[in-house]
Amino acid sequence: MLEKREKKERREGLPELKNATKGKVVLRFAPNPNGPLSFGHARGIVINGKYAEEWDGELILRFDDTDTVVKPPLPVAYQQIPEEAEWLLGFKPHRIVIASDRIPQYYEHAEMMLQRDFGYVCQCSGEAFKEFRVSKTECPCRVNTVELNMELWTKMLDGTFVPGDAVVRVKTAMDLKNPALRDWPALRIQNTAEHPHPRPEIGSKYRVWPLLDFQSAVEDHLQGVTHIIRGKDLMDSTRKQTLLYAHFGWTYPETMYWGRVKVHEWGGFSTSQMRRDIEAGLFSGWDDLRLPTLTGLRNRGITAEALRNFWVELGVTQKDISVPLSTLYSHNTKSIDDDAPRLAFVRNPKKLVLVGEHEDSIEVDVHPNHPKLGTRKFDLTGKTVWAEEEDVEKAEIRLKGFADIEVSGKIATVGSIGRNDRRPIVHWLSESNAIDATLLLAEDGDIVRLDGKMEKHNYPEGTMLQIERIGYAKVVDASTLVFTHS
RNA sequence: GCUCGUAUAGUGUAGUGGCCCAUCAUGAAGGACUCUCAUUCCUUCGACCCGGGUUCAAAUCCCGGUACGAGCACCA
Repeated sequence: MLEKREKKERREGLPELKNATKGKVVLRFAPNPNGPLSFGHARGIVINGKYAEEWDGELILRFDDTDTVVKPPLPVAYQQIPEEAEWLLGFKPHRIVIASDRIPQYYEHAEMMLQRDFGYVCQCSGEAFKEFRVSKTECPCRVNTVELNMELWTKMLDGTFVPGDAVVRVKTAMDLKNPALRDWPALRIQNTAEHPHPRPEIGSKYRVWPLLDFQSAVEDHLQGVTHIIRGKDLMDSTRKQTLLYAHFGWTYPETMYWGRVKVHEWGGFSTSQMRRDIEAGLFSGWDDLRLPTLTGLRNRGITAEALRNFWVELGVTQKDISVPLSTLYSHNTKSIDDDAPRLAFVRNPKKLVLVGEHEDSIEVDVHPNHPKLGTRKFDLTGKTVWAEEEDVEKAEIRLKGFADIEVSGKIATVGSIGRNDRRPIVHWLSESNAIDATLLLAEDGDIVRLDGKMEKHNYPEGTMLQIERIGYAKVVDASTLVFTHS
């Protein structure tokens, strides 16, 4: 019986997963560990992870590290990626699979493919094959007997062939509409003597390596993956893999795609490029405040929760989008404000000497919305305070939580303790509560050090603060803050 | 060039033939609260790419156009 929806309601969260059964959903996130995770990777983790949670299923973290030449893996990434994924998800991925550990399984399937004659060893050059592909003509190697293919396969494995000599292809119809799919390559030879795999246990152990389309297809089947959600740049990959699945008699998982995301303020950052720049000394490391890596963002004080909400809100549409950073910041503000103690940080501090009657100390709330968090005490017996140069120039100002003053040179004459006009309210510090401090800002590709006076505090490293009238910041140490955003 | 895909307010997003003179968020502007240019709350602004067609009825289906993107690597 068809049930008519009662009322159109705005859908919350992610779109429904097709053909999903509670408890039986298996998803995966499969990065190349050629560097730590970046902002873009977060989408893959968050979306797949959310679905896994929602359907009581599993999330596999898979290292697709089958290339040792073009985008070779980075050893530290094997440690760092699982940690970053856990930070972002709030749970550990249920399974971790490393493709380079699974080469024997891929060989086994390659041999099945050759034995069952839906694959062949092709000895044509890349150029030559391109001709065949565009002209829809069959490559001469395509008619190899199984015996010959097995013999050639052995030569690939034992080193008789060198890179470029031979590749294993999957047989498809050569008149497929989409040229990209015609007899696509599944495994190739890499010079692992010159370019060993960075994992010592793998090193130069294998010469023949699967390409992504083959490795990923076989592994998804072996792991029982039910749903694949990935970028739409991999759409043709799905089509290639579906052809392979048909040969094997397997059923391809449900797939969903997302489009490209650009962050307006960041240009194009690629992992490979960042790696080069870091190695060239342009950045201090993967956690550099200027970098759109997960560690970089985390360092700046962007929370996992903000990142999750951000990606869920963007959803799984195939549109190519450009998002301003302010969207992420808005999520971050929601994530941290309620727990962020208020603190004063005075930029370009000017010393003022108080003249006139006033209390010896005053107290202000740690958080205006949460009086229970207590107060901050400003000692005024020293009669000296710090305020920002820009504010002091206005002459008639109000020191927040204290009193109106009138500034003349270094003298601040204390006026009304109560508020009785609309003069600007500024943040300030009493000299005895202030320490020399530095605020680090990532700005236009530079890291700017802003020296000033900061309110003394005992907050541990990593605490998110709100520096009054400036924005949010993260505690690095007793005298250093990193500016997060305003 | 061939193939595939996408097109809803400034930016994202909901919407799968009638509930849509279109949702929510963000943004901008204004206001309330507040001894922060914060938080919270309120108000306002603002969109269905274009042209045909199908239908009693189209943002939703079909065709064409346009724009943008992706794949066509012995990268992932």
